[in-house]
Amino acid sequence: MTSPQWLTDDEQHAWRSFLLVHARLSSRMNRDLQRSAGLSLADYDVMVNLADAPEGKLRAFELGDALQWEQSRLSHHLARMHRRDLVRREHCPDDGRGAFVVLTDTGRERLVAAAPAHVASVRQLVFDGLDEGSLRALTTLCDDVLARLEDDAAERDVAPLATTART
Amino acid sequence: MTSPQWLTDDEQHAWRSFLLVHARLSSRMNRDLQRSAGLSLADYDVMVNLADAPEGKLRAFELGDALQWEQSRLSHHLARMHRRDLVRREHCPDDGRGAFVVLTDTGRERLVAAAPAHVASVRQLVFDGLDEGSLRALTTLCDDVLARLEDDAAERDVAPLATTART
DNA sequence: CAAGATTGATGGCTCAATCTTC
DNA sequence: GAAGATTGAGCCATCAATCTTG
Repeated sequence: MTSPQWLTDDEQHAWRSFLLVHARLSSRMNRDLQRSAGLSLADYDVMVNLADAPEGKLRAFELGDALQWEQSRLSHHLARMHRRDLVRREHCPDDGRGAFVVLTDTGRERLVAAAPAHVASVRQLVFDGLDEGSLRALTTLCDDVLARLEDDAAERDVAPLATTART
Repeated sequence: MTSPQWLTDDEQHAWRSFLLVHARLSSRMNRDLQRSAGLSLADYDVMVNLADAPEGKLRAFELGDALQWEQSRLSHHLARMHRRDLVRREHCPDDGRGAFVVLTDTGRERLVAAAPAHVASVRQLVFDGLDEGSLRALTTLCDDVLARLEDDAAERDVAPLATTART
């Protein structure tokens, strides 16, 4: 190995499997969705969030929060989806800065057509082979790592200030 | 919900957490590596594989197999890394079609400089908070899904032939 | 023809800069 | 000045087409 204190063999195996399973799953689902419905996974996620919204529309920043996307990424993506007539922008009367994002009729049709096969595929590849315990283990594990990421990010933001405060 | 037979709440939670933890981890590590060493995760993986190879060089297709990358992706990426003087292409005497990929001295230095912080970060964020059982559970789970992906892909390749053979 | 590899086009992501409205 | 959002540049991934050698 190249690095000083690398991972144990078991840890390395786990890490590689984790990265590989994500790469494989997302590339497989992207390809399937693309072929069957002409949508990317990202398109699909945007549309599901809009379809689930009360009026079928959301403020851009709400959509961004739900997807956990940066503003810029969302804006670029919506521009591309707009060109394909999947979503529409609507003026927001309450806030001159803001904009609503709305699913077009075409968009809704495409989503409805795409959903069953996609859900079936997630079911079959991931969850059908998972017992109750594994499901809980996976959730706990992911949420723990997410919590550690949050803590770490928070620490970075506060540390410089705290240091100056202490000196 | 939009779709006919969606996932249970627990499954949905697990699925979202899984996707989110990957997105967060890889974006975090990409940013850290980029800032501290001017490397992407992809660069890093390429270089680790080369550094671990017997002579510090690999045939392009061997590298592609190790990384599980498409030919085209690898070729584009190596072209970009070549421009930054991280890798070099070497003629292969045995096979006129083929090419060796070699880590440059610069490349090796950059890798050695980047590795400790990166490994520490994976350790701290992922594995330090993981007990033996969770580690095994994660590995098993990922490998199971990977096996299902393989089976499914194999089935698709064979099915059309089998169908024609049966008719 | 198959295997190894490259190329060009297109869509997608990130970063920094910008614009408008609060 | 901060929040909501957009833009342009540059890097990355995928697909289809291509080229060369076995």
